[in-house]
Amino acid sequence: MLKYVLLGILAERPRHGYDLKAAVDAAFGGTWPLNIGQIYTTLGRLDRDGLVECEIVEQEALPDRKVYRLTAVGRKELERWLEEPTRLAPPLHDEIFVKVLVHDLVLSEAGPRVATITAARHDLLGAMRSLGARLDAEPAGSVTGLLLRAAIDRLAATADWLDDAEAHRRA
Amino acid sequence: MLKYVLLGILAERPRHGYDLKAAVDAAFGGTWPLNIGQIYTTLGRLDRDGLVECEIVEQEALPDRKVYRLTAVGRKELERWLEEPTRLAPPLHDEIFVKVLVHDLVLSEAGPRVATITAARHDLLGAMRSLGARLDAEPAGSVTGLLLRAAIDRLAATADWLDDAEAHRRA
DNA sequence: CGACACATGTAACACGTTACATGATTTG
DNA sequence: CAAATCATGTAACGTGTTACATGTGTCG
Repeated sequence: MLKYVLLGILAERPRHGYDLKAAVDAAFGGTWPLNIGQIYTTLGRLDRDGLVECEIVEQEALPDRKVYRLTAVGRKELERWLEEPTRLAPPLHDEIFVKVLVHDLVLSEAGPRVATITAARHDLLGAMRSLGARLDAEPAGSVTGLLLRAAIDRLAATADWLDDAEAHRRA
Repeated sequence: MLKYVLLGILAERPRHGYDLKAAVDAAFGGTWPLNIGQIYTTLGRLDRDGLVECEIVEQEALPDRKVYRLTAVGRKELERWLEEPTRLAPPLHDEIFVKVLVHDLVLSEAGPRVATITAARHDLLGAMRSLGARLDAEPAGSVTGLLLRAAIDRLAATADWLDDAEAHRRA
């Protein structure tokens, strides 16, 4: 997945790893927590597969940069992915959903003892506020803003669902 | 993740691989598309790590079953996971979100040519109907039903978001 | 006879993720 | 002086995912 994000960013213009990280952060509004190391591993795999190529740009003092750009193959692969039909309805792999469900499975034999799950619910408010702040900082009409709104809506939906789950548990 | 699902199901009672697959399908209402092979690989890793152990049950004619059960370590690990605080606000890794965003990045240089993305939108209706049918078949008040409702709501939210994205694109 | 349920697995790879290693420059 | 920013990477591991191989029993 990150693979295509990098290809997409590189389609705009060549960049080096450190720079790519900043671009990803900007594009996703900080929504995608990303260890810089992962950029380099992914970039290495893209290079290995011939989707990108790099040129070393020397700098005085600071370490050399390796500036990556798309190859023809890489551009083609990006196009292919963009036009490929997307699997909607991806499974609900979010840890919280799975945890509530598994919790229910285990409960049937272990007796009530929940609460720890919904304890974290408090964090939701904080997360929503911080995303809201980021959204405010975003220029109106940017796709990043669109994404931030989706993230916020999803958090709200998750909160509602946790309420349902809590109600269900009490029943 | 699947790891904990299996541990959760095995907490109820011992089962063999084929049976586990059926249990996962039931618990997730078919929401988690699962290759049977993955059950066996995961089970193998759990066994390797001492979280489960198995006993071979011979059968006449049909191949022998390997019935797995939780070990004490496995039960402890399951408890630990259930009580561990859950990371809410997982990143929006859904392919469709990423694709729309990347599409926008590429557009800025390649000119308009979208539509393929939203083409798949039609499938949403089908998916929602099929999930709805599954939900109807589910006994009221089951956690699986709760999960199915979440899945449906998420699909609806995605559909709305795609409308927003389409509107944004035209703007 | 063909399809499907039953039942098991392996090999191979892709991808995510992190902990670690290295080192210079700038800024408070 | 300490911390942050700039800049690169590797080793290792966990997990997801699939394609393939193997074979019997049952039902239409």
